[in-house]
Amino acid sequence: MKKYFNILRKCQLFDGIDDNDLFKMLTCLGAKVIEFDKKYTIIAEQSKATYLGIVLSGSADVVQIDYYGNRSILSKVLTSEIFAEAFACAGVQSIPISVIANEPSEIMLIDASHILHTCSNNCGFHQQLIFNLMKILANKNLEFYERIEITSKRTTREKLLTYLGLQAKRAGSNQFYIPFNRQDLADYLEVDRSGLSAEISKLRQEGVLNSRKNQFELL
Amino acid sequence: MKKYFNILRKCQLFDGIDDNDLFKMLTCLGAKVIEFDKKYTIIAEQSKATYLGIVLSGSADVVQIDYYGNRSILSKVLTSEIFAEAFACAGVQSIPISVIANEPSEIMLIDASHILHTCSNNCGFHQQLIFNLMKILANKNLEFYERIEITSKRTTREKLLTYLGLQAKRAGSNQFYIPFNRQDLADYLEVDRSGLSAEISKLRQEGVLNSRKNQFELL
DNA sequence: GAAATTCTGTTGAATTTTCAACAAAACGGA
DNA sequence: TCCGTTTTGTTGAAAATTCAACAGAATTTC
Repeated sequence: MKKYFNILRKCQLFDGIDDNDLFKMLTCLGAKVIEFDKKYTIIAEQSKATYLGIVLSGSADVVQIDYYGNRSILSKVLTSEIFAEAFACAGVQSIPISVIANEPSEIMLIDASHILHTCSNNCGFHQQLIFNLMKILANKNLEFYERIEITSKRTTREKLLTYLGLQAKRAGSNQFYIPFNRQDLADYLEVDRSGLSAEISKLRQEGVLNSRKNQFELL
Repeated sequence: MKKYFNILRKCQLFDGIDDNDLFKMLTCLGAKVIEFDKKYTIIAEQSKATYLGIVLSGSADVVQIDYYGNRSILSKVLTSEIFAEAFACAGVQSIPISVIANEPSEIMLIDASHILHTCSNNCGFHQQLIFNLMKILANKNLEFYERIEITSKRTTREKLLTYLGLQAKRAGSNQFYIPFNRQDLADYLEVDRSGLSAEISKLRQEGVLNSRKNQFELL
């Protein structure tokens, strides 16, 4: 477990918890680590909302697939980030999304009820974890507002430019990398992949941007 | 303040707080009540994220308007529900949405920092409020997942049917009222109003649904 | 109760997206 | 390095959306 401490220290869930307590806490929480290969399902749609997950290495996608087979990427989860906490905290019966490993990944799973309910050992860290969860959930909410700002645009061009604008702002530079390939970006923006490729080409011709693979530059 | 107690008891933020403590608590939190007429701005975009709000009477819309003037309705806030808590809890500099009164409404505003930080009076209720906020934020996250499930559909018809299906499920009946007029529904589904009207007419002709104003029946 | 305002449904044209199919490029494994 | 697989870009046709304009219905205001 100790080999993950450098990652866990960066995880917002453990803000304000000092290293000495972390190991004890993980034991008390019954945290377990599982490895997933690329494309493997970490959390399956319609399963029970028991666990929240932390990405120790690799990355994962939170996706939704409707009955026509159309895929939406709801969010990307990178190393040291947490996922599925909303379902576990809200105590839903059936999870409406899937979480899929994006590459070979090590995932820590924690039974959320162990965090939310005081344990018999009377550990003192529950309050801190609940406060951290509250912060994390508030920030996830903000991510959704951002995503809606993007996907509420009516054209592929507008969605793309809104997305790229936000990424540039985040990177603090007109040159930046995005964490998506074309199909994934299309599934995030809720548009057709081929139309997206065409739009990127057009914007390049118009001199609005440069791009090479997943590197973009706004001009 | 006491006249609002029946509403406040229904507000999730005060779950587990007993009536005797509620009044004291509201004073300690510096809660204030303000009335807003229809269409008045309760929280303005780009303002500082200081307050969270509770609807004591009436209702409000959380909206986003882009530089083309296109309006999105992100969510509807009904009596006894809470809004803007994510921005206050996450401590953002500038709020990316506006909250607009949908009818004459009484709104309670609470400075979120008074909830998140223990006060000098050393009140014992902060932990409970933070736990409640965590629950509320988790549930708001679920609402977003639902909204994305709806708006990720590519056609007006699919968006509408997905939305109506969820409403029917929620109502536990094929007959139900929706809280939107046509324009508002279009702004929630992210589609064109006239196209939405046309689609509803077509579905009625096809025998898929009945509707009269904001009452719908799925057949 | 009349007038003014708001809301809803309809229509056709212009724009845009989706879909399917294919070829070129990039990537990964043996 | 070669081969098979995956990813990306292109294209044209079909389908759907948006936009603008208008008329009738419903609602509000005075």
